[in-house]
Amino acid sequence: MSSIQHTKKIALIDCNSFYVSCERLFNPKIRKKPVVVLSNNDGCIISRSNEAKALGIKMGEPYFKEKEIIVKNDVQVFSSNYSLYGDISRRVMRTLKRFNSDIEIYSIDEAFLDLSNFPDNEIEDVGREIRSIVLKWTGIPTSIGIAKTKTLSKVANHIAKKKQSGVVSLIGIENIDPILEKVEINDVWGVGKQLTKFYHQNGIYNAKQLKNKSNTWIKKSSNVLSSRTAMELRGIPCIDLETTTSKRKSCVVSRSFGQRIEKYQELKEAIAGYSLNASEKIRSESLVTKSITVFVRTSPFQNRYGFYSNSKTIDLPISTNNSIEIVKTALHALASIFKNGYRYQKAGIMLSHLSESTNNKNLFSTEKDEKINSLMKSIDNTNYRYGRSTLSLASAGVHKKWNSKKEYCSRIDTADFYSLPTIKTH
DNA sequence: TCTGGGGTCCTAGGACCC
DNA sequence: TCTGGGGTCCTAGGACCC
Repeated sequence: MSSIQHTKKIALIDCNSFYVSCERLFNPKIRKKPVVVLSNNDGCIISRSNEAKALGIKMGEPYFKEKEIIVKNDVQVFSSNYSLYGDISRRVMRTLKRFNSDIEIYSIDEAFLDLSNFPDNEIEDVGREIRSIVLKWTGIPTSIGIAKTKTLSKVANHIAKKKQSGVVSLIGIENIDPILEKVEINDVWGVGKQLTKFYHQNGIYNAKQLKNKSNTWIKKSSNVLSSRTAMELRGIPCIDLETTTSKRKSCVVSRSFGQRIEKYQELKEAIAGYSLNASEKIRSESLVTKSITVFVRTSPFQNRYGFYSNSKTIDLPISTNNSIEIVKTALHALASIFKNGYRYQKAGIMLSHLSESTNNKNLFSTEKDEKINSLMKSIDNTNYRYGRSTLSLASAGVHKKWNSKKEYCSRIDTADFYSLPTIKTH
């Protein structure tokens, strides 16, 4: 038997307080201060620095509910700046790829990395190396968990978040039960609110208890996903690393309005605008849609004006990514669900049954279609070069007083990205 | 009076994730 | 006054077929 072990090893790299960390890159003055980043429309708190967490500010909480603590403690507040976070994210992911191209980018601030090629007894050092390189090259602090399965690497990551070193490996530990016993069931990846409730009713409060439940019981009383989670806790990989970027299956564009909308005309403008964005998105990925859903709703939190929520799906005879056709269909759908007398809070469009565009030609293509396609292409090119929505359609409106609120935007242009400072830690 | 059984496909809604 | 946005997958149940 060789002394060098090469068991399956999956790392989960997770950026610490990612959006806050991005804002801090450009603003050294807020490095040690409590900071929060707000969701679209300045609605909820979606990223908190450790200092903000220590003040008791909760994740996902509406901003206005925490305002008192925020003002009292001089917490720095930022509206979200997604183009900035996207750019930093790509930088982090590019850095991670140097360690192994077998990477699954799981979200804007998280990635699974296959580290099976490194020897078992060196794996924690490898983790520390990754952490320090990412910090040095991008300025973003991370936490890293390493284990035999994705679910266990999530567990390890959960523990790493509380450690100074930021790296935790479960590789080579004979019995991880004492560790799993300290992990609450609701902190296990794949266990949400409903499953937590169900497990509690059945006397399961921590990861060890779930691990030791029989698979047949879990499958019978829950579903296959839950039994997969349990298997993974036992160290048996059931959830593969998805290293190839598969084409998406749907595309949603939706927003809450800066102020409530009552007029049909304004709702039409909003939907037309979202339709244009969604069309452009799927065109950029060479996809076409077969099905268009429009939804509108009033606020679910204020019932004194009456609650209304509805959606309408229209299937297209032939898949398309043509803005004009998509806008037209979406407005048609909107007409069938719009009701007078409500204060609308949110609306959106979903394109589903996406498939790869076959150069947009089909049996029924006409010369006119060809012309429209080249028109779409030139719209996309212009918008790409001169900024989003330079060229638009008249129906998308020009005033947009319903646009999202964004009071605290750091206004860092993505062009600044290229002047990003290099952070030296040594 | 008594009204089968088994299969497939599709969809809406729910649960989960970040 | 003020409560985000964008995804995936699974399942139950209905429609339909023979």
